Amino acid sequence: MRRVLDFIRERGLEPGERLPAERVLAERLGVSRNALREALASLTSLRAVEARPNSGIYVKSLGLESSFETTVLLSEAGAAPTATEVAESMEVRLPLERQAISLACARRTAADLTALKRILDDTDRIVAAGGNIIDCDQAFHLALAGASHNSVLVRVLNAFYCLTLPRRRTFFADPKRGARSAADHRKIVAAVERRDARVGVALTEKHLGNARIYWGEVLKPAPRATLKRTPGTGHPKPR
Amino acid sequence: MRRVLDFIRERGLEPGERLPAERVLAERLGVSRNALREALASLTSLRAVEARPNSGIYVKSLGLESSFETTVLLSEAGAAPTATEVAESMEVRLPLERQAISLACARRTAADLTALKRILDDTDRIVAAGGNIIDCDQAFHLALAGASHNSVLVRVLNAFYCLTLPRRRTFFADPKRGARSAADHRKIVAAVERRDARVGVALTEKHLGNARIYWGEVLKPAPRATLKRTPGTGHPKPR
DNA sequence: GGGCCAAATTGGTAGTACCAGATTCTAAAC
DNA sequence: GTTTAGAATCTGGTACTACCAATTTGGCCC
Repeated sequence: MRRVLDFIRERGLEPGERLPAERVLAERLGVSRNALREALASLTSLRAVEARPNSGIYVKSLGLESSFETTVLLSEAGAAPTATEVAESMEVRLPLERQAISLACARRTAADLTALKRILDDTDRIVAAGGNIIDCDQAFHLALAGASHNSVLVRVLNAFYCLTLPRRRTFFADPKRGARSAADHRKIVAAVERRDARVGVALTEKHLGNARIYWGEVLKPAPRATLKRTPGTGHPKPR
Repeated sequence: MRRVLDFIRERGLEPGERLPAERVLAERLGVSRNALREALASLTSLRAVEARPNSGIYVKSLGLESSFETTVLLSEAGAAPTATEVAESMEVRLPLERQAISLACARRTAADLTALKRILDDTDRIVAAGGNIIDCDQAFHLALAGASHNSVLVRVLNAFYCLTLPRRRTFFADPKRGARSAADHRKIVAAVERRDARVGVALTEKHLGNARIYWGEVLKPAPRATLKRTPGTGHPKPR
């Protein structure tokens, strides 16, 4: 899966171009055709490539058409997101998190609240024991988004969470960070309990600001990448 | 791919449950193990299932953990999105589109503008000829989002666009609708040219409002589905 | 009852064969 | 020489078999 994307990148294949026939590509990558087809099935479902029977497999614009999940998968495979990707993700997450916390304040049920509080308690227990709170952190974000009672929002936000999950794991290896995060979470839950969207949004923005600072330290700043405008994709293409 | 999801639904498999061994499931679905594994590869990349070697394949929470792209794929496979999914998508799209148009007004280059205008001209040509502007419509949305110069934003918004693509195609079968849409697009481009984010956001909101009305007519209203809270997913689970 | 080894089961991989549709090349017919 | 019919080839899509490595399961022996 990743090897195919690397192949596309190395070859500098542009959107619309055809990649070698399955049999050829499989041999070149040193894998069986089965394994290659599984990778291509994944890439197809992510709109990274498009298979046309009796013709070939064509790459799509990774920066425009492919799913954001492509980046998430690469991240899980160990490919650290670039500074550009992090900065861009922040710009997308911010309005989404604002929407999520607002809806959560408006729609949260008693059950949502007890679930969130139980996670907070579990977190405290782990913090006290000096453990890694990553699992609690994940559960918290899922439950908080879930309080918005919008499953689409939950799933989109979860994608962003998964993007940074590998980093979070090492981040929370330091119990001190876990304690600070747990404190933030408590404040947010309190705002949701009071249905105070104003404070909730403010806390969320501050939380994202911290993440931005962290990433700024981890990554060397890179110039904003201009979207490569590839002819043939930004335009109607009868085929 | 879809058949596997149907199997999960029919069997009422809950998150965390194991589904039959590949060899068994393949036979039960009447497909080869290869085809099944390709479907599972797609579902894995969408976080709908999780394969644990020497153990089995486990379903994840479709409503919480799985990627939004799962719904997009089902839509492309002919499964119309439910009224709930449409309503929820709107709540997510709204802040994203606002962000996109704002960024586009701030960052659009001369090249962005000429590309957008060229698409507008192509659209007019097709409208005059009484054709279906769907391809131009798609190109427009991609180019407009692209003017934000945030590829993550482009890709996330594109997912929402793909979700409704099958419906748009039939929607634009009526040239009159194409003409109205083209007029809206011209206004939006004008706002982007003037870098007028206020008007741009207002036009976008109105545009989304129209879409909401359309979907309201197409779909019978359904009660908001409460997120099914499945034990074991909203909580840390050591494994 | 405890410990140990063999058999069965699991997902992961490889290799082969065939199909159906499309293209391309060839050679025969005019 | 041009045209045309047909064969060879190439494409993705599907199926089937076989094997690997790790885990689980089962029963046997002590």
